[in-house]
Amino acid sequence: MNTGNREKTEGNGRPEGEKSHFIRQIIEADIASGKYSGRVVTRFPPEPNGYLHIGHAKSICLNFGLARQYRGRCHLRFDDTNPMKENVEYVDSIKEDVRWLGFDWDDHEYFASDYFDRLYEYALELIRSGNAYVDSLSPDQIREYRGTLSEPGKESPYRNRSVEESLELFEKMRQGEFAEGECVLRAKIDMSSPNIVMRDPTLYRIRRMSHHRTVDKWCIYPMYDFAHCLSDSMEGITHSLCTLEFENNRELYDWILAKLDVYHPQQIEFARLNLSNTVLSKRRLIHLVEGGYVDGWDDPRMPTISGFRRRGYTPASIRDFCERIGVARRDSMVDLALLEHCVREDLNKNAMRVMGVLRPLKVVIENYPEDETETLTAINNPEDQSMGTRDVPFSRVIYIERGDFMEDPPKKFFRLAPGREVRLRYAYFIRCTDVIRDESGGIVELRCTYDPETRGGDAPDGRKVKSTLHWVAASHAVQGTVRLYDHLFTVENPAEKKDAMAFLNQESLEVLTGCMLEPELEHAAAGQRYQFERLGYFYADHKDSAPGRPVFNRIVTLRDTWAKIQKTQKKIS
RNA sequence: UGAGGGUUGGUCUAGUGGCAAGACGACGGGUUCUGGCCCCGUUAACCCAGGUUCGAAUCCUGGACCCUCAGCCA
Repeated sequence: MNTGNREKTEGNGRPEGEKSHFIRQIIEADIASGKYSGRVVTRFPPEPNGYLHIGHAKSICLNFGLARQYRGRCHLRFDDTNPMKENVEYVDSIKEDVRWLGFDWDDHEYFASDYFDRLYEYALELIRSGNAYVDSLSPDQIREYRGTLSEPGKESPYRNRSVEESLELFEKMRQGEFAEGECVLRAKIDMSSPNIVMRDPTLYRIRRMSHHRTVDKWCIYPMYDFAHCLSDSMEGITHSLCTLEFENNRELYDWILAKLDVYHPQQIEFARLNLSNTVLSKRRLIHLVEGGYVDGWDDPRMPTISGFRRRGYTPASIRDFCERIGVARRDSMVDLALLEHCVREDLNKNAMRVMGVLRPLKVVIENYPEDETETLTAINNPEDQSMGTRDVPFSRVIYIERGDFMEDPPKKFFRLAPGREVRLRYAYFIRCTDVIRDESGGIVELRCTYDPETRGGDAPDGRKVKSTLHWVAASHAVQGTVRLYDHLFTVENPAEKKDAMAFLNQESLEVLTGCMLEPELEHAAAGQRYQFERLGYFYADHKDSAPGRPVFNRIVTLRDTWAKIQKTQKKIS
């Protein structure tokens, strides 16, 4: 009997942690009614014209997750109907991102461009049945004829061309006998429809441009509205999930499939993800990269999947996040703190603990023997005893965090101060006896004494200390680079600002060199994640880190109560 | 202004005529060799106005506000 978590249910037949939402309800109703004879087939249909971001992750988790949950399948389909914008390099990055997130499309990998022949046949059929015509109006004229939100449009003078003439013209379009913009194929629907999408929408346009897959076979390309519904239909998709901005297009989706009398999936719209303190529109993301505000698409500050991967986020934490935010139809702004919570929760359970001093302050333990080094035992993960222990060297000169010492400590500062005793984690109690300064008065070194009786971290006399510090023995320290990342923007919703870039966080990246790390980290494998105790979770950067020369990205800080106290103290004073 | 959607604590999401629930956050406390984790507690919401009903977040009517659409983009 499997009593694993995934098998537990809450009485609705749904595994725990997968909450009810309107799309699941629709699917369950469809399964119950036998609407698609119980099949569930979804698809993730990216346009290969850019990198995937966390908003796409929501859609990926939804589509692939639903297929997994209801034992259906999910297709990966590249919506490559516009050769002006699309490129193979994006196809590869998209596949890599979907796989990294933990999803598999088996052999269900499709390209809208693979359907160009059949799509062309469907277009012919629409012309023959009097439901489409070739229009010779210019792009500007088409816009004028379309009308406005409150006024109906006018019919094109070419609208009532004979079927034969349209057929002939469409064939000539395909043959390349027209220049771009000279004519288009339009659906013949209703120029006075209150839904502007239905005012004779363009189905095919001319693009004298080579396509990343069909190369020069075509010079006419189908529009999204035409290609998408028919691709869904041909693949036997049952539930075609898309974002709210396609709501107005659903009427056209249904119209095309009805006129062609083909298998008819249902389009269901949900709200796209908005995440606080960042931007998710393709335009703004491109601006960040091309304007040099970040270091590329996979800059760890970017909300792209590759950015999160580079930062050190785990796929599981992103999947968990996508499940927790839910699926609904209202516009929303999810707090970045939720994503951070998800990755902390994952890493708390799974990441090995180590000690690393980011801003070192030298400490000499005056009563500790000059040339001695001893080995102490540290626990690798208190949340998972099976991860075992490791040896940590200790000697007379160590480094502690500069922020862990204050000469004139405020009320709630529990750490080291002159005359005060603290614990060095897994080592000894030390007491600060002296502060050494340089000419300009800066603190360069601390003198301390240790209590040999406290080896391992406990005092036999039962006395307590208020605080435990992390530390690294100078004699064995490994030097490394650590990059501290913070929110990309200082405001919750930069996209609503007229000048979003003015709200870029100037401190979103701080590079620290000369960090002192425990020897364990000298050969930290690239791609490894650690908790630096008391600081946060860190990732050995898979591009820049090398054996003996580690480079870490801070994934997220630990929750920091002291930082909060400092913040409120600053506000008061 | 035409059409299509939407509105539940600070944030996200449940609730589909019968005690407004959960998560995140914030705040307070306990515990602790991580000011972490964990545990306990507090805070805090049905857009408004009418109506139907024994009873309305839910149904009806009216209103307010927000989002989407006038690409030969997706």
